[in-house]
Amino acid sequence: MVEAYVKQFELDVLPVAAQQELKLVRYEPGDVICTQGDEAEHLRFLVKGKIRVSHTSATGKRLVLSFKYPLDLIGDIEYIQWTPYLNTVEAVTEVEMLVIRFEDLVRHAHEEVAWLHYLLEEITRKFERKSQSLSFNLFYPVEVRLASYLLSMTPDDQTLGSTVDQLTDIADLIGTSYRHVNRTLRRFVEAGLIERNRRMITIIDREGLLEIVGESIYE
Amino acid sequence: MVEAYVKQFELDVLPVAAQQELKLVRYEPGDVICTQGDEAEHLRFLVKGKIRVSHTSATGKRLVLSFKYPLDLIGDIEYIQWTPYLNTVEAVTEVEMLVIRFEDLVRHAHEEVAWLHYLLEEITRKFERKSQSLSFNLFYPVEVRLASYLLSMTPDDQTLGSTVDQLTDIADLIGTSYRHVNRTLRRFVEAGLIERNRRMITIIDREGLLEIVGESIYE
DNA sequence: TTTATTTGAGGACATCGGTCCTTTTCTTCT
DNA sequence: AGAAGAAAAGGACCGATGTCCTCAAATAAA
Repeated sequence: MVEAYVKQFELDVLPVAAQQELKLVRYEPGDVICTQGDEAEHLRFLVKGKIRVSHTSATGKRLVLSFKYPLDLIGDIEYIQWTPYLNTVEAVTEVEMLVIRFEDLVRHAHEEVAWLHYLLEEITRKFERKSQSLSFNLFYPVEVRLASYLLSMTPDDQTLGSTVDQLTDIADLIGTSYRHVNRTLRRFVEAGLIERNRRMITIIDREGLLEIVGESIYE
Repeated sequence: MVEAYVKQFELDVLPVAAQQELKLVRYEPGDVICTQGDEAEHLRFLVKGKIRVSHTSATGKRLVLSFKYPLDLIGDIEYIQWTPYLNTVEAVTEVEMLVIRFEDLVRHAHEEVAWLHYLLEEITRKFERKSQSLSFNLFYPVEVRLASYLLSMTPDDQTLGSTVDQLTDIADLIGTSYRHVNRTLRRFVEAGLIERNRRMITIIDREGLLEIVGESIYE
């Protein structure tokens, strides 16, 4: 199982000795994978499922930083800096991760140029995406952020869930309140861009949504 | 000159061959050091002076990401990813930088474990600070951000400049408008926290400002 | 000194978006 | 079915903040 994933995601940048330390761990929806503030001891490779990364401020406000899919690293920053977890990570769907202890990583991969390059690339990629998504929240109003979110989350099917919990996640992700997400969705309905029933949101006018996103880009 | 800086900032993580390629470059206040969107070809070490890093969105809104002081790297992300500059960097004061071409870096340092570790640490450090400052803007209102800024910019002396340009910089940094910075400063004056004349802001009640900032610490 | 020009402060107004709370709708239990 | 409870939506209100614009102050020019 581990080997299959290693092959699938080209994790052979890890020296073989380190590969042998990888353990496959499974999580159920809702499981907390790691907790902000806890001491970090493992590097994890997300190889299956969907996770939510969030951060809670000193005043208790939660910001959902991102949803992530394979392949993604958790604990890489903490590995380099040897600091406590910056964020809390939870399983959204059933999740599988390859896990390796920092100690083993140091022992087997500390001097591995290929591995270091891999880390550098992953971290800078993360860096770019993060700063982009955070500044997106500063640059554009909720309407645009939400439209953008809807589009990005429905590449194939045209629907997505809309329970309170899910809408609250979206709200925390785009940096606003549940109330305001609801209000904005309502406007989208009135504008004929989406349809809603009690449990689903259905996109019916992608072009229209694109226009909302695009308008403010070129304005 | 170059050697002195290399020594001062412990840049000997760079292999000697690479060190010899370093050139010292000087900039005057206002000079543009690199421009968002331009192809990146050099890694720069800020060794003297103060620079401003800013990003302009598609709609033309500017966000000042940070002010930086020695030692700091410019072009590190771009070096790893070989992508155009993400941000525009300008000299605020007189500035000196050590500059090396990416090509030379690849040639002399690509396999250097010490150098790669150094890069990893610098980039993760950057990562942390950036995501902290960006989420700070999302978590707290302008009042808090501005108070925090005032405190962090006046560790020694109790004054700072307040020309329109400077206040606009602050506004772009904390993610608001010049108008609102002005309004908020006015409230601070009314609350007896600061004093203003046409060109300077003077802190007169650090404790009071600290109270506004509360638990949220900036930088 | 007077006038023109630049620079900065602040008023007016509109909108965005947050909080609180009520109403509506759906679900579940008896 | 009817009642009770849970989940979701939406109304009311208000503070935060952006935009536009005017007026005052300072500076430069004549």
